[in-house]
This record gives sequence, C-alpha cells and structure tokens, in this order.
Amino acid sequence: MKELHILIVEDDEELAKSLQLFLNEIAQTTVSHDGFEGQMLGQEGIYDLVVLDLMLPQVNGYDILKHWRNEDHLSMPVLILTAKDTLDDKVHGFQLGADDYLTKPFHREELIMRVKALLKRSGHLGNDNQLTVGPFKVNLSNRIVSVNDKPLELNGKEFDLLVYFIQNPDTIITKDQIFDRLWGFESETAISVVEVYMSNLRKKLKKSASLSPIKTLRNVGYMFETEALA
Amino acid sequence: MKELHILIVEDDEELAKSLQLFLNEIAQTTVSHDGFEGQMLGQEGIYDLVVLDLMLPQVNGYDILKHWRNEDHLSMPVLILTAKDTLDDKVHGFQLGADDYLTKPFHREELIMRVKALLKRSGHLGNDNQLTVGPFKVNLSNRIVSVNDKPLELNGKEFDLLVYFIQNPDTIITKDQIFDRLWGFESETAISVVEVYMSNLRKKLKKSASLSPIKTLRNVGYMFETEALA
DNA sequence: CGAAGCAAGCATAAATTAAGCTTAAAAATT
DNA sequence: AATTTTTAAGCTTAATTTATGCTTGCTTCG
Repeated sequence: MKELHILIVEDDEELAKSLQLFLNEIAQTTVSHDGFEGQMLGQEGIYDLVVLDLMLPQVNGYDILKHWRNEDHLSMPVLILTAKDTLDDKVHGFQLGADDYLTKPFHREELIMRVKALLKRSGHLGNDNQLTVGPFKVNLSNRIVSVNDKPLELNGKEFDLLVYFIQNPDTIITKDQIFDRLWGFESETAISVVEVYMSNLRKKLKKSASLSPIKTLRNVGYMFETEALA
Repeated sequence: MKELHILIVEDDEELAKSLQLFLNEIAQTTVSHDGFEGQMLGQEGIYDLVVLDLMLPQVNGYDILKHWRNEDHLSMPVLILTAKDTLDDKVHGFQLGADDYLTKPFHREELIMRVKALLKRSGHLGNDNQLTVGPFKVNLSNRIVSVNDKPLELNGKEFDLLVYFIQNPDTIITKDQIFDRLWGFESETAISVVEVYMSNLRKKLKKSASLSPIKTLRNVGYMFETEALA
C-alpha cells in the first residue's frame, strides 16, 4: 500500500493511461478525464500532487488551478502538462501557482523525475538522511533518535557514539577506535571516558526501550548486534 | 537589503552577469565563475537557492551537487542550467537531487518563474512577499512581522534572524551559518553577537506571543521547530 | 579443585570545563 | 538625540572528565 496519492487530470484517455502507468511506480493514482470532475476531486485536498492538463473539456486547466489556489487555498504541488509551449503560457501557468511545467511530447523518465523532485521538495518523499536499523531511527540532520517511534534523548557524545555503532552493526569496534573517532587522535582525555559514555548510552537504551544491543568483548571491544533486535 | 540569497555558479561571465541582473529583482545574488569556489560557497549553507551550470572548469556541476547532497547534507533547491539537454543528462541531474533543469538558451521570464516557483515551494517566498509559518506572518517588503495578527516589532538584525529561521524550519542552523549570512564571511565582528541577538529575539517572541519555538542544540546549533507551534 | 588475586570493565557521583545566556554599557549609525 | 549594533562581563546550565568503589570473569597456585 502506497502512501502517496497523485491526481491526474487529462482528457486524452490514451495519454492518461500511460501517465497512470508511469506514475504508479511511485504512488497511487486517480484519473479524471473531465475538467470539472478533476477540479472537484482536487478540492478534496487529499492529493500529494496533481498532474494537470491545460486543454480540457468544460473547464480549462488555468481556471482549475486558479480556483484551487485562490478559492480553495490548496497548496499541493501542481505540474502542468500540455502541448502549449510558448513562453506566455508558461508564465501564465507559473503565475497561477504551478510548480512545474512540462510540454508534450515528453519522456517518461523526465516526467517521473520532475514528479519525484516536486514530491521531495514538498516533503512528501524520501527526504533526509536517516539511518534505520531494527527499531532505531536516527536522523543525522536534526540529530533526533527514536526507538519504536518513541523519541530518545541523547546528548552530543552519546549521539555520536550510537551513530558509530549503527553505522557499523555486527562489527567489532575497539575502545581505541571509538576514542579516535569521538575524541580525536591527539586528545589528552583519558581513554576511560569511553566506558563512561558506553554506560550512559546503555542505561538510556535500557530505560527507554528495554534494549541491550551492545555486547562487550573483553579485551577486544564492543559490538552492536542487530540480531538481538528481532 | 533583500533577505533572499541566491548563489549562481556559472563560468560564462557574460551569462553570469545576465543571470545576476535577472535575479537581482528577487534576491541578493552571489556569483562564482569557478566550480571549486562555487562548491565551497554553497557549503556555507546560507543560500536559499542555487543556479548551477554543469560545464565548469575544475569540477563539474554533477559532482558539486552530489557532494552538497551526500556529503554536506544540504537541502537547498538547486536549479541546473545547462546546454546539455539529453534525457540522460536530465535524469542524472534529478537523481543527484536537482529540483529543476533548464536548458540553454532559455527565456528570462521562464528562469524567473522557475526560480520563484522553487522558492515558493521551499517556503522561502510567499505569494506576495510574505512568509507564513504557523502564527507568524513576515512581510519581506516592508519588514513587518506579526504573530497571531498582533504586530511584533523587531529591529534589523532581529528581523533578519527570524527570517532565516522561518525560511529553514525544522533544520539545524549553526551559529557560523547565522553569522555568515547576517554579518558576512569576512566580518570582523565577534561571533558571540549571534548569542546576543538570539537572546533578544527569544525575549520578544516570549513576551509578545508566549512562544519559544527556537531550540538550542549545544555544540551544534539552533533549530526553529514548527511542531511546537500548535 | 577452588579460593585468592588481578585486571578489565561498569556505575555513580563529584569536579571541572565550556557553551550559551543575559545584561549593561560603549560605540557606531541614523 | 535616538536607535541599533557591538563588546564585555558575569552568570547559568549542561556536557565532559576524573575519581572512586564495585562487579565480573579469568588466572594462578595452594
């Protein structure tokens, strides 16, 4: 089941079919061949993106877009798809609040790329750099960690430590490696700090998620075991 | 003084000049004719949008974009501008995280439209010249701010600071980025001014609207959280 | 064999350090 | 003169580090 929903408003049934075929690989699609119906569907406000043809029976695409933006205050990304390719047309489309403008004929790949770019930009698609292992979600952009979708508060070094483990699951990491990575080679700090932070991290993991995924290998190092995360 | 910053990376000096001229009507522009320098500038993370040429001396545009996205974790919109117009090129550009792709020659109007569309979509430009996030309304033209329709008086730097945050909600912004954007790279001012302005801004937000939307991430930076804005 | 000894690692608390905050006053700008 | 910007100082708070005693498992030798 896909979470994204794209509305396609296109009267050429042949083309609409193709579009649907293309876009099905990234989202659920709904097609309308009629301008008026398309407008109504869009008004639901449930679509993550709309592909809108300009030449439609009954109502034209410009008016639909204008209505969505000005009357209905809808802000979903809209990609205009049309044979019209004069500058005036494009300017007009953008002025009414279109996000992109693609002229027929176009390549399947380009359409998909542009749709993906719009979805990404509007925050609906595979965004930032997130690490996921078992129940752990680690967002490197905002340094937020969650375990089973419960937020886990870690301070700077604790966070860095967890990231190091998650980036090297099921791998032995020595105390020296941790030290060199978090404190730097020429740090004056005593290496036993590593133990302190291991202890703190483990305590938080245990308390908040009842997990103890990091094993100690005496005289060797530590290992973050993914298997134990079932 | 405009609040939007656009970086133009384009080695053709003639064209770069034109671009600057075009784009100056919506933002402050910085030009680099050199790929390597352009990449460095972009890494500052203070630009609201980048117009990137692909054919550059030293480093090519693809590599720059790839580095920004994958190594530096930067998410500003990037519009690729190039003579290459094969499908493969476009696909490649989009795959690396471009937001739009415009082939030379292009019309001035179309460029501006696409840039505006991107800025709008990324929350950096409102319909008129107004940014709206939660209860905040920020008018960039007359530099008037309101929270829940109550006016909020901010002086120059306080205003710029708020704008920077509102343009990058839910994103970590480092003290250095703030400094570079508000004071400029080569400013002689002590970086601790940032703390002073943070304090002033927070105090005003708290007093006038009982809001504390800006979180401190010790040793990392600040983050304007939209979620906290009920 | 099994208890003493030992070293690695753990846990907790206390001490230290440093980042960030606040305020007020000085300097610069208007 | 009034406002904004910058500097400077002391303060607050949180992170980091050290110190201490405790636990665990291995080794050794009576």
